[in-house]
Amino acid sequence: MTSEKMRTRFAPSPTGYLHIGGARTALFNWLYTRKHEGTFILRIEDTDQARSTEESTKAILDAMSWLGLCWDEGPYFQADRVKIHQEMVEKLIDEGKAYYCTCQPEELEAKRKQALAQGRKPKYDRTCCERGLAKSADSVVRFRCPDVGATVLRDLIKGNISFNNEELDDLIIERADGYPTYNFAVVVDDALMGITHVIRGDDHVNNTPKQIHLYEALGYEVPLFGHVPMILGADKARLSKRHGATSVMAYKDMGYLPEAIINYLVRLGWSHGDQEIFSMEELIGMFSLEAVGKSAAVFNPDKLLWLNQHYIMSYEEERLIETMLPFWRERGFDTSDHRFIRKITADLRPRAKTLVEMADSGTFYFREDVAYDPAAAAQFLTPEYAGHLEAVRDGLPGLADYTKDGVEAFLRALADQRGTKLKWIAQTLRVAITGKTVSPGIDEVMVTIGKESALRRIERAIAASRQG
RNA sequence: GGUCCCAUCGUCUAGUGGUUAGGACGCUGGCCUCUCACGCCGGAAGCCGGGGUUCAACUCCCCGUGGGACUACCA
Repeated sequence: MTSEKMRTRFAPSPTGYLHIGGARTALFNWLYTRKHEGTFILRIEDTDQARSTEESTKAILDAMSWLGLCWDEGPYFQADRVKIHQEMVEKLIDEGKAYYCTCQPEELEAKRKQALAQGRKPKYDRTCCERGLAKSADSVVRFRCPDVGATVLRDLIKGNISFNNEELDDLIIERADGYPTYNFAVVVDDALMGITHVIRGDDHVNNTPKQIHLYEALGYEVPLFGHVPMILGADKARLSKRHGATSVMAYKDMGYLPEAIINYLVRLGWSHGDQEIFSMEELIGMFSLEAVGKSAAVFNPDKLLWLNQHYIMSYEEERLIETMLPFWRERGFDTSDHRFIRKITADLRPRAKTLVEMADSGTFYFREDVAYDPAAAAQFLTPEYAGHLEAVRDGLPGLADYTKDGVEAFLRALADQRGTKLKWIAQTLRVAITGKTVSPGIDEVMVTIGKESALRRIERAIAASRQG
């Protein structure tokens, strides 16, 4: 087992977008496989014909790609493999390891309720087990699951887990419509695709003993399992829509960087001493299932935000500019002047937690007729401060060194000259130029927009100030 | 109900019998400062409870309690 090449898989069902929890499972699979130079397979589990959609498949693929979780094989579609599944079902029937069952869902449900009410186990009573039924229109196939002894799952993350086989059920492996059920299809496909390590959410732990029996009944080698803990919402309930965005692509739209998502997700359940920031390369080198914790983790949006801010600040410049373009464009701004965009990005990036925040806070760069924030205007665009603006207007044209340092020196000198502090002139200018009391350093802003634009904005603000 | 899993600051976690229980997010006091953010310095905040085992338990065992998962012709 150790000498042969590792093969892993991520097997989402296309019944919705790729959510945070699935993304982490995929990430752990991916990292583990990269680290051990194995093969990572993507398989779409679409045997539920009623709920699976092509849009979902596409959405999942897009999200995987955006996160950089490339797959080496696939995507395979489980629904394309039903013939194989059916052959395997027949094989089990021929060998007496499975049987046809004609119990109707309604009666099964009634028995289940009754058993529960009487405090008994709601497991199938094997009504059809020895009847030797043949295939019929509404028959399903059940696996004759061992009901004595115990099954031990040697989990790579959780350790050894033992199950009494009497707890197990004669599960349905083929539905009336001829499609295999999850527990059967997953075993057949994992076995036939040569999966050596099954890394998945721990909501599958209780399915695993049944699957182990299926592997054995089919004559397959049982793979290694690693069950990763769930991700919970703030109320400790399984993460869902009501906890906010759970779709990976929703985070893209909200201005998050894939590196931040990856970094956040990997630290949810996995750790490497005190280290918080990891590059993909580091992760591939350091990742191990042994270091994955056993307990569920609560999703913390604030920490994700912090990481996003970190990656915005440390991103390679051109890459950040490129990533920002859609956000500017969707706001209708002209991004053709690359030098201008680059300066704006440099001004804004140290103070944005998301790309959306960056775009929203930088609208003033693109329009000179900024809307004045009422409170800001009330305080600074007044006759009292208009003198500062007029002094800047009068002095600025003669300023030869129109750079950040040059402008700052100019403003400081002006403050001295006028017997005031720089902060009063700077804040007045900030409101005049950006319309707000919060912005990047006013010297940086003035350099970025250029002297002419700055003068026009100041002139406009003076007019507003003199009006009262 | 049954089965299985889990349990260190609010949250993510380090810790593997002897530590002043460490880090991070968030919160918070201060510094820096043209605003904001960054950065720097400091603070509050934790071993679920009870029994054992041991010279010594956050750490090992048992029992509670709490949380989660599964118990489908979903995956």
